[in-house]
Amino acid sequence: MPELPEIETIRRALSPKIRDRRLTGAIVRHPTLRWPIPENMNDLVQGQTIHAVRRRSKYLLLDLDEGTLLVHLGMSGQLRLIRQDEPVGKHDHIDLLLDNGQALRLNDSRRFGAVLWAPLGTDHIRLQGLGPEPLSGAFTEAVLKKALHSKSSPIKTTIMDASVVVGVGNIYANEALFQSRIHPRRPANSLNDEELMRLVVAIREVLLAGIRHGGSTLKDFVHPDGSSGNFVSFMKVYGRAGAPCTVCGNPLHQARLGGRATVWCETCQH
DNA sequence: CTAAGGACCTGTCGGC
DNA sequence: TGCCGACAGGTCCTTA
Repeated sequence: MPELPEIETIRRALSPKIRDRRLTGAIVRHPTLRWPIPENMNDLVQGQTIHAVRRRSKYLLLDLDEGTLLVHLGMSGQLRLIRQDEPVGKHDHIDLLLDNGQALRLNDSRRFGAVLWAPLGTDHIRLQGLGPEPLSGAFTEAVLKKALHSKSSPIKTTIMDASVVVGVGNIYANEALFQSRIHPRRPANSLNDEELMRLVVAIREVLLAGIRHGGSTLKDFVHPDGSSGNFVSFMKVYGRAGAPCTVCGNPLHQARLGGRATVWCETCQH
């Protein structure tokens, strides 16, 4: 489900509501997510204050007194801020209990998500080796050029590689390539400087548009308060195979690239 | 080393 | 209505 804009949307909604709150414990109902939730999660978080809610790549990071809690939503994860006495539903795997009677509840049907712990002063292994944040000054055409120069795989699979740039999932990869008029099958190291520049700008713009519209609600993305985003109505190619290109009117093509649905305009993208 | 493919897991949808 | 395969927004790991 969630790509960078969805996680960022959740972070912004959650931060003012849980920052400076104290955690009173955790209820783990189903510890076997992508990686096991640490068994002592309740003891681990008990009594610690949430000092900041950050994001790195698609991880939501809760900075506590003694370390950082990492939350990843995988494909189908939902994080809801609810009352602790709210009835427990199917796939409600963990509650982080707050000192005001609320809980941060993770629901994840496919269990590709994760809840991990990094003690203060350590960098969790899952956060090591990540590429630049696309919305930061660290993501430039020079940096991208360097990352791509030895890669002959298709540009689409390459920009979805978190060691090149983080946060670009399947929807936004399709949209960014359409906006920059670059064909998804182009070998990554065949892009010239002007195309690299267009791609950097396009990645930034589609992600910012996603954030501006509250993320994309395709199936199961919901905000922590249960409301949904509406970026989906702004998508130009994803989910529109066979429909007319918004620029030239020719039908959009679809194929699988690296196992993922890829949609593009054969006329506009080269 | 790179690139491609399978694996993880559940839910939903379309076809028969 | 039921069954079956394909597919779903993410990553990691193995294989070639």
